[in-house]
Parts: sequence; structure tokens; C-alpha cells
Amino acid sequence: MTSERFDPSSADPRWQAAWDERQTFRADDASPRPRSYVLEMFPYPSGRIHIGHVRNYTMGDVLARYKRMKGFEVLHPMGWDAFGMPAENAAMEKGVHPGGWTRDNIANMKAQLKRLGFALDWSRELATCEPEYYGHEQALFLAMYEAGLVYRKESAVNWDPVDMTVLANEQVIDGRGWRSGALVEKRKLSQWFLKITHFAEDLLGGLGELKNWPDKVKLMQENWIGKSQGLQIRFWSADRSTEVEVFTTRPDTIFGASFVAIAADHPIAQRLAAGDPAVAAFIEECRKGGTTAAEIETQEKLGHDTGIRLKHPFDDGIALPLYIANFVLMDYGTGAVFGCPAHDQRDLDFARKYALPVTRVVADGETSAPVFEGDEAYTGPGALVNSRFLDGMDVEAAKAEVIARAEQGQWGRGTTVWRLRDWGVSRQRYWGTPIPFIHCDSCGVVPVPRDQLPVVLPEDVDFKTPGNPLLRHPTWKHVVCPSCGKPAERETDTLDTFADSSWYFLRFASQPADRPFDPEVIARWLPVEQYIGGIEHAILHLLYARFWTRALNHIGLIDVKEPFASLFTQGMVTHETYSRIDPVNGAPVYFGPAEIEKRGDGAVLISDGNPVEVGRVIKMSKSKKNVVDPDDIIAQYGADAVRWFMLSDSPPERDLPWSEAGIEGCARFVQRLWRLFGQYDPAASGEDKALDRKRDQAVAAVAEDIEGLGFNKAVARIYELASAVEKAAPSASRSAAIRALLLLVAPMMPHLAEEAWSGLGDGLISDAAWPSVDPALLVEDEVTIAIQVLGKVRDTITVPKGQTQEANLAIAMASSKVTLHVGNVEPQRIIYVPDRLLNIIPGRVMKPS
RNA sequence: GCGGACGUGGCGGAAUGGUAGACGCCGGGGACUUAAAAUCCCCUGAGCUUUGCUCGUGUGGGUUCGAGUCCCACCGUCCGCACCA
Repeated sequence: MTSERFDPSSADPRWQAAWDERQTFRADDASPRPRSYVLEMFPYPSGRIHIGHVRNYTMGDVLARYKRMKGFEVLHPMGWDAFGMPAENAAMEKGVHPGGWTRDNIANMKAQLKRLGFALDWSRELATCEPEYYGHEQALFLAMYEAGLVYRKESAVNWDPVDMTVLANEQVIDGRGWRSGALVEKRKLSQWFLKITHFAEDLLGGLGELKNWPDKVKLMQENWIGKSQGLQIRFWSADRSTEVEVFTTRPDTIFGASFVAIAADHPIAQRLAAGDPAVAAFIEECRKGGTTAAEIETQEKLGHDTGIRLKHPFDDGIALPLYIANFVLMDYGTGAVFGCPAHDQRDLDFARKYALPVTRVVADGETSAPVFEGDEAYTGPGALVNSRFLDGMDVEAAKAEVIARAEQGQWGRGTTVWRLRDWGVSRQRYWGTPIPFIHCDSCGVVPVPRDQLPVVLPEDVDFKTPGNPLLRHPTWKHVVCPSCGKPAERETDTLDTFADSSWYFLRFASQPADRPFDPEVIARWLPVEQYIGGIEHAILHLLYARFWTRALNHIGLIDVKEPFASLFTQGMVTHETYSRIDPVNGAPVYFGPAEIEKRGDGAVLISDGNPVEVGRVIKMSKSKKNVVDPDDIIAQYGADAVRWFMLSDSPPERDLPWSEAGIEGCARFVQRLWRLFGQYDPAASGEDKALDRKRDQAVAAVAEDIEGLGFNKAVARIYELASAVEKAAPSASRSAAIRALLLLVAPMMPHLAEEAWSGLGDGLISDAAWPSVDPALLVEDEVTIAIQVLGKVRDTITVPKGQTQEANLAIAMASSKVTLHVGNVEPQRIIYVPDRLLNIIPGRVMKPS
């Protein structure tokens, strides 16, 4: 080793080229080795990778490289979630073609990822916007259609009349289109749906088996699926002219019912509105209610008495008023509820406002009086009261009893209601997977025959005129019906891009040209052993991917049901903000890290030397200017320092605050290791037992930390070993420790490791094996024992491991620090934790002072 | 409102109920140097009457020989959901 300093600008590209040339990280489908599929969520090709990608992919990379060293055949692929609106927006704003824009971005980002030295199998790279990918997606969509998992129905969309386009909810701001500013209309369109609800029970139940998923994510999915069991029950008016179907999860409280309420959109409310202007006015009022979180929270419960009276199912003598109420949702359950105010907060608020009776039917342990006092509903457990044949039963038994009687009387049935809706996948957009169907006046909706796939997006489109280019393309949509041969039209909707990301992990594992994947190869790689990505995908992406996997399993295309055995959600990269308040409009003006200089506690703007406010550490965002560009920092510090920073300090699931000082520390450590590796001397002799022990302990601990994704802990262990090696005198042990240290950092700092390895090892370190450990060395032969008196540490002693309690006590009692506190009293009790701690409890004899 | 996570030095954070603060950053002191950078060494939770003692893991209680860790109550921060019957 000749050079004094490690030079990333020359070493990084050299080793990246070497890995490329040798195809070091190419995964072999036929390998006899045990397999490991490590996957990070693939990026949207926005044009630049951001620091969050760097953190995400560095974690996956360390795991992938480590697994390789442990002898696994590792599949670690990368690709592009390449369809979506930003490409269309760019087309409209800059006049570029979405495809060209996307492919340029991919080229840029791929180069950026290469500069980080990730151990990726680029031979499996895919982009969802290419027919080689989405054509197979069309085939899978048709397979689902044949299996009855795809259907069409009318559904409302946000329609922007100026841009002539459908808007996603987040593109509607205060009721207006985000781009045009036009008032958004609700339009009913016939749209495609995937029957995710068919798997609701299974998707929910499957969560229980996902042992290596964060509880938080499982809980979010559980709430999203939203299973509730209860009773669907019919109420009639005395003359049977009105029938209301109600869903409740509390059938036990039926005798506490004091009203029935329906949603403003309920058919009965609509019918009444036609003949009653007061009802119509009230419904209009409900519609006006805000939709933001704050508005809903503060919204008052409003109701309109229809005048209709419904009979209580167990007592014709009880008449319940039928209200239209603003807090009842049409799209959940049946759009109608019965109100039991004593045991439901919303119902209680409503009942107090309209002076309806409030009857207690569940005793709260203090009282069972029929008249319910106060403004807080009781929702806890208890015995039923004031409920005739239910009296004395607990809540669960009463529920079952009411359901049984309802089913017997044929006016209700036990039922399960889900929050989960079927997945509307139609997007009235150009830049997405064309939905492979043809509309024929004679034959209806006809699937495109398999031999005509892929349905390829036309490239000759422009975005100068508003609306979906597929609709106005001169030739694309005109086809002949595959069934009758008459002129027909293509479906012009494209698939939600979540569909693209719902099976990409399968295509990575196996990508034959003539079909989506080879099930036999899928079976070898799947499930993904470790999936890593952002928490923002906790619900939609992960639920849709679980659904597609199940759907394909259901059809018989694959054996696997759960795609991701382990899931890890990493934290964000954050940074301080620097700002000043604009004296004119009072709004903060932000400055980037490059524009300021840190001085002591504060910071000043370089251009004028005056202080700026150092704000909270928050997620990096362009608007706050607290961003760092991966290319800049790689150029400045080298890929290994950047990677090391991504792994250091913060636990990977928590946010990582970026700091200049931190990355500089990492860059210094890279050089420190370089100098240390330069001291490797294969000819050195002599044994250093203590260093051997530290080495193997570090190897074992780092392995354990990496396997548990505790990268910050692994980093700390490596620092410790490096310090110990630096302090040690030359010996064969020291050389062995340097060699081991090099292997330990190889997954984290691969360029430095290759460069150093080329001076002392054979071949590439990327192909080297993880160092083995001597189990005997992991065990200490000396231990330091804490000596406590009454639970307080007074001294420590270092003794041979496994020494008896008596021997240790004798040594402890020889210490003046101990005897001072024990005094002249016989120990009343000794607590001994072998090799760790000795706690002396003195007798209760009071010492003369 | 409901649900969840978190709270430890100046900062990021370690810590199977058993020596709190590993490791890193910042800061201080020193060595080397004409000088600087780089590098190396030492110190670095607070307080005190400093051979040592006391306090200290958001607050207040509890269990225990012993609590950052377990239990109860509260405070704060962040995240998710949102009138889901």
C-alpha cells in the first residue's frame, strides 16, 4: 500500500467498474446455495435520487453484501416505478414526451446509484413503463378477470372541466383543480375495480403470521381493513310504508334505542327530499359540511326529524323517530343506524341536542338506574339492565341472544361489515398501463386476446390540448372487435400505478420473455426475505402487493401467498432549517446549508454575515431548503463515508439528522481505517490473546447486529475494534485483527475494503467469506463484578470467571470502600448474580453514631 | 376524539430487572509543526465540604435487595385514522 490517503474519486469508480465487469452481484437462479432475497422499495424516477433513497438502499446493500459473505445466493435487484403523473406534468410544463422524460431520469438516477457502489444485479433491472413489463401486467389483469376478480361499475370521480381530466383527491384544493383552479365536478364514470374485498378476511388473518413486520404497520392495515361484526336489522313504520335496514355492532343495546338515523344520501332521504323542500334544504346543508379534519372534528351533530315513526323490533308499542343526520355515513354499513345514546357518544350528543330519551341498558358497576345522567356515554362492559329478557346477561351473551332472535324472527341477521372497499384501478390518464379491453357495440366489453398483448401505448401523443391523449389519438383506440370483427374501441383508461408495484418483486425473481414469470423460479426466491422501505407505504402499497400475491395464488399461478417475510420501515433523513422572517410579509425565508456558516450556537448567512434562525430538525424538503444532494456529498467525501454516515448513530427505524460535522467524522474514519489497513503485516509474529478475543467478539456482535438491522450498533462495535487494534503492539494477532476488521467493514464501505483487500487478500473482498469465530474466545476468562451495599455500587472487583460466591464475598469484604458502608454488622442477606454482581444487605442493627 | 410510538449528557444515541451514559459528534487541554491543516494523547452528566460523597434516564407514586427497563397515574412530542354505528 503506497498512498497515504485513500482517494475515493479514483478508487470508487474503479471498483464499481470491476464489479460490473465481473458481474459480481448477478444472482444465479440455479445456484445450489441457500437463497436470500433482499429488496428495497423501487424508486419513482423523478430525475434525482434523494438522501432518503441513499439511506434505504444502503441498509439493504449492507444486508445483501453480508448475506453473500455468509454464503447465500443473494437476489438484490433494482428497477423503476416509472408510470405516473409527474411525467405527464413535465410533458405539459416543458413540452417533453413522458417516455423520454422518464427514460432520461432513469439513466441519471441509475448513474447516481452506481456511484454509491450498491451490490445490485442490474441484469434484472426493469421499468414498469416498458411494454416488456406492463404487457405481462395486462396478462395478469386478464387472468384476474377470468377468475372473477375484476369488474366494472359506475363510480364518481373528480372532474376538472378546464383541463378535461380526472383529479386525484389530493389534487383537489378547496374544491378546485390544483392546476386550472376550476371548480371540480363529481362525475359518474364506468370504471374498473379489483375485488380486494374477496380477500379481506385472509388479508386480515394473514397479518397474524407476519412475525417480522412492525406491529405499527400491521395495526394500520388491520384498521384499514376494518372488520366489524354485528347485526343487520330491519325497522318498519307501523303502516309498513317505510323500511329501514340498519347495521349495528351493539345489538345488545336494542332496548336502549331511542331513534333511528339515516345518511343524507340515503335513498329514503332522497325520496323524501323530492316531496319536501325542508328535507331537501337540510340535505343540502349536510353536503356543505367541510371535509377537512378540523372541520369534521368541530362539526355539530345535526338532524332532521322526518316525522316517520318506526316500530321497535321487540315491542310494537315503542315508536322510534326517524331522523336524517349529518353524522351518518352512506358508504359504511347500510347508511343507517339506530341510536342508543347511553352507550354511544355520538348518539348521546345527538340525543341531548334533540331532547330524546336516554335509557341505560348496561350497568356500569355503580348504577343500573334507567335514567342516564351526564354527557359521557358508557361504552364499557357490564350486565344488561332495563332490557327484559336480556337482563343479567353480559354484553357478549346479549349480542348473541339478540342476533339469534332476529334471525329466528327473520327481521335481521348476524353480519360482518368491512371498511375495506374494492380497489378502483381506472385512471383516465395516458402514462400508465393500458387496460386490455375492447368496447364493442354488439359484444359489449371484450378482453384483448392474449396473442394481441401487449397493448402498447402510442408514442405519438402531445399534451398541448387538455384531456387524455389516448381519447383523441387519431388511430390508437380504433380496432376491430376480437369477437365479432366489427369496428370497436379500445378502453382508454390506464391502470393505477399501484398495480405496477404490486408484482414487480415477482418479475425481479423471474423474467421470461413469453410470460410474467416462471412459477418454479418464483418458488425458489420468494418470499422476499427482507423488504425495506418507507412507512408511507404502510397501507396502500403493502396491502395491494399482499392482495396481488394472494390473487395470483388463488388463480394458481404461484404458490406463495405472503410476498414479504420481513418488513422494515426506515426513518427519514432530517436536517436543521435556517430562516429569517421577511420584514415585509412576515413569512419565513429559508436558506440552504451551503448558504450559511455555523458559528458557535448559531449560524450566519455567508453573503451578509448576519445571523439566521436555526430551526427545528425536520424532514428534508425543497421548500425548506434543508436538503443535501447525494451527488454533492459523494463528490466531496466519497461513497463509503456517505454510506457509513447513513448507518451510524441513529437506529435505522428512527429519523437520522444530517450534519456536516457528522459526515466529516465519517470521512475521517475512512482515512483512519485506511492507515490502519496499511499497517497489515503478514510476517508479524506473536500472540495477543486479549486482541484475539476482542476480534472474535466483534465479529460475532457485528454479525448479530447486521442480521437484526441494528446498523448503528454494528458501527459502534467496529469503532471499538478499530481503537483496540490501533493501540495494540504488532503481532500475528494484530494482523489477524486488521484482516477481520477489513471483512467487517466490507459490506458497509465496499470501495475502501476492496482497495485495501487488493493489498492483502485474494480476489475481490466482495467474494470473500465472513470471518469465522472461535466460540471459546467469545467467553471471557476474567469478569468484573459490581459490589453493592444495599443496592448501591460501592466497588468493583475483577476475578476469574466462575469464581464462587464465598471467594468473591471474601475479596469484597477486604475492600475498605465496601466495609465502610457495611459497618460492623453481619450481612443479613447476600444477593449474588454469578459473574456480574454481589449485593450485600447489612443486618438491621443500628450503628452507634 | 380513537389508536400507536417515543421521552436518557450540549447533540445522535448504548444498556437479557444487575456497574446508566458504550460508540460517535461537539467542546476543552496538550503533543507534533516556523505556522496551519492533517494526525496522535488526555479530559468532558450535574453538584459538593473532592482519599470521597450526593443527585441524576419527562413528572408523581408503586413492586423489588436492586428499576432507564416492570406496574399505576399524569405531562410533553411525534405519527396514523377520523363521526366506521
